[in-house]
Amino acid sequence: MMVSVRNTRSDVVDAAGRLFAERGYQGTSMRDLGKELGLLGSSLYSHVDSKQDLLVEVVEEGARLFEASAENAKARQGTARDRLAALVAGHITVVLDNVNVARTFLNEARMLDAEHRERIIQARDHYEGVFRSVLAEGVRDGSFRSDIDPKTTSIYILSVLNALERWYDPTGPLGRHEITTEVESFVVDGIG
Amino acid sequence: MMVSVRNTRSDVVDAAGRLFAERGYQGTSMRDLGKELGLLGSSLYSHVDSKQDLLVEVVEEGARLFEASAENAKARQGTARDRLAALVAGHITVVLDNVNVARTFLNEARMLDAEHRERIIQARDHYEGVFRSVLAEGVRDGSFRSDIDPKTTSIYILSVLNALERWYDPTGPLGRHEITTEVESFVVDGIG
DNA sequence: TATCTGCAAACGAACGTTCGTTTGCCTATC
DNA sequence: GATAGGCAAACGAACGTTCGTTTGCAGATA
Repeated sequence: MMVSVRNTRSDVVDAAGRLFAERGYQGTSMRDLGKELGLLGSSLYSHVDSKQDLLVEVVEEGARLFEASAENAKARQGTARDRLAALVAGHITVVLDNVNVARTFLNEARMLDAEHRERIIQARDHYEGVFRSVLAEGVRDGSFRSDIDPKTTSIYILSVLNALERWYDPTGPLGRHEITTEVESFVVDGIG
Repeated sequence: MMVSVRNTRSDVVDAAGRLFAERGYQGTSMRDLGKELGLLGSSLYSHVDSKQDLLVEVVEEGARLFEASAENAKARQGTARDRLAALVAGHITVVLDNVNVARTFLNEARMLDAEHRERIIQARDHYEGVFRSVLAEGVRDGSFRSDIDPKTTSIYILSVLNALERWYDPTGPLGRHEITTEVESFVVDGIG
């Protein structure tokens, strides 16, 4: 039988995330987005006030997901090294379970108007701050080498994690668990 | 005295790289680009056949720069470790000396039409292949740990290098030499 | 049960604006 | 006097958005 021909606001936001991730915010027209849902572009305004609103909604969902993952990792018992492992695993889970939202969060946030963009930058800084403080803690408790700089190192780690979205193929031979432990090993042990 | 009020084709390509890097290809209009040079948008067509042409030119220059750097590193004497260091240093030099071209190459290449995009993807694959073979060589000669996977490891290293453009501040306290050795140390020695 | 009311979803046409691009002309420079 | 660079005006298409209207279902009323 036929189910739910009508679209809900959340359907629109989902489709927006998908198209923003694939073609970029500026590369997606309201008519494109309508077509994706079997609608006219104008019909979207029954669900949403503006195109910008859709971007805000998708990007802020991304921010919430990463933030939740960081809070979860912070609460983890054990050494700093365990908490770093939780941060890495959590980040990978967020990206792989929400590719479109994560992609849009990472690549399209700069298209936000100044006000919302500022908020997202703060959220990102806070998220990075969690990595930094776990690294600093690890230097103190001997989990990590004492000559690393938590500030730049957190950027390096996030660089590897954020790039996942650009190359990782979920249908490929590399499973979630493998990639997670491999990234952890690269970060912690290096290659030499 | 007044020098060269007239604009050359290369001026147009340079300005295009600047704006494509700042606002993205789709976020840059021919009128924007004209204004950047003190021209009308339509006047650009005295120098160029289409907007797409400008993107092709900028992106392909980026490809050439990275390719040249890789060739240079490959010819380097010494161990695989030395060649990896040369790859890293070369990449950083290319990015910092040609921020706009590198940014456009990294972020806007997907806006190319299918044909040109294919060529760029091949160039990227070839460039990554150089990293991969140096890593494989280093595994054989004992420069690097024997349990690393050259394929994914080359991606991790390039992830860190390509992200530089997003956060590195050339006016900040971190100089070229410092950042280069720091990245090498992160990659080779890890943090733990 | 049959009818009425209200509302959210979608339509289709049009708005004003911006887009990439074309055209024809003017004016320096060689 | 040829040529190249630039201007001014215009092109058709696409953009985000608004508008008045239609549709189909849900719940209340009779």
